[in-house]
Amino acid sequence: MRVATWNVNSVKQRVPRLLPWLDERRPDVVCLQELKLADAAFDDLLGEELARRGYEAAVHGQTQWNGVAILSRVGLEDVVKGLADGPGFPDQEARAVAATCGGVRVHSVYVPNGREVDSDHYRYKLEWLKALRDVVAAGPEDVMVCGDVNIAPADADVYEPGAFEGHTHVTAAERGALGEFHALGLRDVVRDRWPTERIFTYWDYRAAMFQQNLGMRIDLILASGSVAARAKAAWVDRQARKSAGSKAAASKDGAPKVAGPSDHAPVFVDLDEAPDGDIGPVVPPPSAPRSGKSVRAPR
DNA sequence: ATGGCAGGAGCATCCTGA
Repeated sequence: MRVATWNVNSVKQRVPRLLPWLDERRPDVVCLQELKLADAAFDDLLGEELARRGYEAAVHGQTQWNGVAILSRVGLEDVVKGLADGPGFPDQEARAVAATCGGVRVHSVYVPNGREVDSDHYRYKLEWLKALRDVVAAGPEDVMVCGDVNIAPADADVYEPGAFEGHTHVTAAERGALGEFHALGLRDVVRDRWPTERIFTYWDYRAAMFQQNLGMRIDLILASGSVAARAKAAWVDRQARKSAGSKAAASKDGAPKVAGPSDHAPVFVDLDEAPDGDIGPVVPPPSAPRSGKSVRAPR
């Protein structure tokens, strides 16, 4: 089962990239963030194209800002929009949606930005993370939290730690809130797979930050131990962050403007089948051991 | 310290992002 998460920064703007990306990468489950449109508009925009590709969609959108979704072609059950007892700013925003896909409880999340340290919005961010933690803690063991967490887990996850001193995304309180998910047993599957690599998932549009690889790793796939143990591969799809064509080609008279990228890249994890056949009817041969770990150990 | 770039609302420019 291939799971991806992508902050698309307006799904309306990203359609010319999203559909070819689905066809090329063929993820089974996709968590999207920053849809920036309402549920009905999402359905009008993509409903038919997604159905043609075999995806069901759980959408929790709103006009203008935020908005999250889960696309799945391995089942989409028990959809929950928003966070139970979650805080608002001042009203609840469309920042979380959950569904059970292929036997795994999947959460697509867009964590509040925080804006300025110790601001109202920063406190809202920390409260929101606590509410998400409580929802995950109360849920099933096989769980994934995927999305834009707006926290760089460690100094190695920002291009220049000194540039972020006193800013959000790197404070001890934010990292502590992220640590609560690890305390529940969740793993950061990309960092587990690449312990010492310099990996970013977000690059500011300005000042050619992507071309210089000056970014941050703030889009994460967190998975319970039971799910993380099935991870065969985990990576960032940098290709999706690249500009499509040369400036010369894009600026030709009358030529349609080439669709630009989101400022975030997608993150992927490939999971082996569940040992007990959660994602399909798997009947072991009579002599096969019924308990214990999968024979197909992750490489 | 500020701007750089991009998107949405909506029609001038402001808010948000991180």
